[in-house]
Amino acid sequence: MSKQIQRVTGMQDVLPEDRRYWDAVIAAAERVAGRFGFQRMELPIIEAEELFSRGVGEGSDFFVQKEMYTLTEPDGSRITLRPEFTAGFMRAYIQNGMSNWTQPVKLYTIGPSFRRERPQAGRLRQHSQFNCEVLGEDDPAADVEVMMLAMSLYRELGYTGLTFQLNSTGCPVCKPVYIKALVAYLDGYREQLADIDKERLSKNPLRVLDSKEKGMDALLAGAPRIADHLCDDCREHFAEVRGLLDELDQTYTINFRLVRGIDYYTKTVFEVWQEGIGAQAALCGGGRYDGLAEDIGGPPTPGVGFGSGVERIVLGMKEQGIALPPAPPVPFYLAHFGGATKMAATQLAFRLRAAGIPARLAFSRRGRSLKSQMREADHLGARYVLIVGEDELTQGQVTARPLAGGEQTRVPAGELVAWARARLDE
RNA sequence: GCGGGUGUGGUGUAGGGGUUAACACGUCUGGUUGUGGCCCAGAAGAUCGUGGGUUCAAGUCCCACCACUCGCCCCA
Repeated sequence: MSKQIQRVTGMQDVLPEDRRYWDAVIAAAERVAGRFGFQRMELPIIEAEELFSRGVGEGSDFFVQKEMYTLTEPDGSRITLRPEFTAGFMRAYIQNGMSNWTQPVKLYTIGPSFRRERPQAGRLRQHSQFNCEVLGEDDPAADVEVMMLAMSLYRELGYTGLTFQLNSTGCPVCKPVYIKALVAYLDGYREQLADIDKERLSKNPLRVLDSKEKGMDALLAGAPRIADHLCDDCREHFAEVRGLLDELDQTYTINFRLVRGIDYYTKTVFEVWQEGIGAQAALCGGGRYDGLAEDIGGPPTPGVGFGSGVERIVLGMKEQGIALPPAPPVPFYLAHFGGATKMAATQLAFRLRAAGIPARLAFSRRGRSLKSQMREADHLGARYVLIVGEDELTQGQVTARPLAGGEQTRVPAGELVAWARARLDE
């Protein structure tokens, strides 16, 4: 037991039963993204460490060292398992000269990313994410498009009762001014702050806004709000985003405590929340990052997007009691008695498969009772058991027994494929 | 990195110092010659997370470690 090799901490096996949820999520994501005119692409799972360490800016070195999977190559270069997608998209946009394409470029991808943190509900070290980005566009309509894409996905999957959290995080012009005002306010209450919040106050003041310490709700209710400190450009942008959402009848909650600590985030930030999937209620998080391209050594390029974890969407679906379409049944099960009948059954199974018809063949080295084969077929949920016995063999036939009930019939072996195809869409 | 909870067949549990570790579900086989589900009978499957300690005796008590889990930190 103890010597068995076990799953690495924070990794997950997704068993077939659960994987069906993934199918549903991924299929819906592709449908919706396609409908919105986004194209799928693949990004490498490994990128240069600098892509992430530079991209996240200073003041965030802590998690860069502690929470990324980074390896050193023999030549000394350092490579990292991607902890997010946005930086990779921006890198790809720049490197592939996408700024010369018709703008904006609308892309999405689905795949794994990695973070070395203590696992908890809906937060594993490897998780899969659906990620959409609009690159090369600063129109607030792009922000809204991305938001509506996320909401459309959840609606399509059958979600109800989600709350849409919206805020603006300002830009390099107005954000620093706001931070000053916030710090000035919080300084006045320094003695009331928990140790952790005092630390945040000096390291990354915006984070105090989403403090979970008790008493903070009341204290922060009186704090200065970013919305009152936005520069003209950001204020107009935010107003247009809200106006478009109103126009679309998309309800939202302005959440002045919704923040992004990283510098390259500008203007729009949003999350979609759902109760009951653990401490992390966010189904997706996104926003605008007009400063990112320059951070990673590219020309100024606006962008907006969001990421949504597949595992968390699945958790949420279960939480909401969203049912999946039933698993596809095994339509045909080939039973036999060994020897020549096994040869014939094998032959028929492959003939069915070659014709695109799913068929399951009974296995056994020494021959098995029909009973046990029937039982297996039943457990598999097979619709028909096709019995190939001595009798059938000599007459060039197959016995077709419907498991759901009904008469058992004989089918000439030569007509089996046509017969099976006809049963398939009953 | 920090804190809480939990570790007994595949799954869910019982057993709280006394020797063959129990039950349910699941799996497999059989219930006459070639027919599933229900029922019946039987079988396989657990060194009780690991290591140490206390004791004549340890799933049972003690310690440590590990894993899982929930949360904190952090959140790209």
